Amino acid sequence: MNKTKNDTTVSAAVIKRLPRYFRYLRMLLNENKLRISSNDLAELMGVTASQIRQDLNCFGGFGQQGYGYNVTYLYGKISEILGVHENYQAIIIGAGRLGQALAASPVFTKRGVEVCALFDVSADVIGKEVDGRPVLDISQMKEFVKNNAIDIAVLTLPYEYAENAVELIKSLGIKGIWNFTSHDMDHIPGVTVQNVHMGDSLMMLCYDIRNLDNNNEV
Amino acid sequence: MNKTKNDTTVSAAVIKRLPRYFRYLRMLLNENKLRISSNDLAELMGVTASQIRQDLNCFGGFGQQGYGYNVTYLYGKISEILGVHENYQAIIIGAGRLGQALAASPVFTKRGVEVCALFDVSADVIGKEVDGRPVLDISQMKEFVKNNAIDIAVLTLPYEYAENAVELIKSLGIKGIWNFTSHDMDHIPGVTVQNVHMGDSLMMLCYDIRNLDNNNEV
DNA sequence: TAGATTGTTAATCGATTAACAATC
DNA sequence: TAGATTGTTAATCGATTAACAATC
Repeated sequence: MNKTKNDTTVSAAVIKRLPRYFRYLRMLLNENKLRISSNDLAELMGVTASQIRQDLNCFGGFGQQGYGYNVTYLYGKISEILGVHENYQAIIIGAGRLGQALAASPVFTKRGVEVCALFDVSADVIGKEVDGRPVLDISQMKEFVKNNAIDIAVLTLPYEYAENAVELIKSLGIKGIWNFTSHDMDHIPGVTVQNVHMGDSLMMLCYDIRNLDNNNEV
Repeated sequence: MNKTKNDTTVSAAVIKRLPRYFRYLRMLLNENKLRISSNDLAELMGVTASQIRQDLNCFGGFGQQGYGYNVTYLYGKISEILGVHENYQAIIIGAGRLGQALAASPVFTKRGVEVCALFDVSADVIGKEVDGRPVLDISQMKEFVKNNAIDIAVLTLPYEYAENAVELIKSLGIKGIWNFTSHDMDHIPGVTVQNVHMGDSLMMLCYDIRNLDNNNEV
């Protein structure tokens, strides 16, 4: 997996940095900056130019000696690597506040992912629309997924109910799970998972604040 | 910063893993498992026992030779390191869908952080309550923060409006920003920031799905 | 051409893992 | 005591940085 131009594996450390490059390149495009050197990009992002050149070279020679990088081209390449143009289709399982917030947020469209529908068990939300997407009964999910070639399931339901959802997801051939439940989901055969633990980020913030305090006290 | 028992710095790599230990230890407590060896915990978490022992030893000898780790004790220690018992007070700036979703989620209470209020500019939400917390007019923020010793500001507003909020935050002595806007906020003097980029996680999911595809095709 | 900046190799640094003595 | 398992040192591995030749 993760082949480069030379058919060697790209490390997870590099992959993890790609979305950040994607964001900064998009920003540059918005500012009509069409050319950038690894040095300038490094300063902008707070990393070393060496790292940027190394990272990009895992996938190919995207720059040009003496010139730097063409932002449009580079943005396109990184988008491609990250699958932005693959037009993945997603459903959201759990139409509570978080599920609805995600459905209405630009997080999907910005990355070329389309949210087709939300699913829930509660009569309170079934039949509603969220930002133009229908909220359907979970019992309709099987047929919906078959008819709509769904690639991604977003789990925004309490983790107690997630197990059933995962079984369904596996059986329907959905390829990726974006997991917002509070429990890690790893090693599901045939399905790739990204666990989002917002709480972890909050705890690191608390750690930093506490550390700030300690330093000030000393 | 980040001192150990020996007054040496703890690496960011270790700190980043602490919240995950916290989660797994809480899980063990819920299952009434009161004792665990580094080996068993390693298997549970999918890491090496060596790493666990090294990580924990950055902060002190939390285990006992021949016995392992007392889960209650270890959970308490890690909670302490992460500032769970510091009773930090938070406000949420931006009472849209995401702000409301966070206010109503257990992500704060599980980590001992209290959400005091939400702030917004829209008359549609000002005056409402979300899970018992008032939604106030942003113009009231200054006084509210002074009266309530707020430690953390959660930014769930469009990033175009975030700059003003950050100025206010700095001037009011708030120590930490939990940033959900789509732009990194770094190097704010006197304030520590955690940037949450959910989109980055979605992109890595897309990358993995695409890679899964490629492998299957070969 | 001369200047700039990449692509890439080599050197350094840090993080992870293995091993084992200490000790409960 | 014997067995188990930590705390900790030493060895390995990988990631980052520095340097520079290639080249636009």
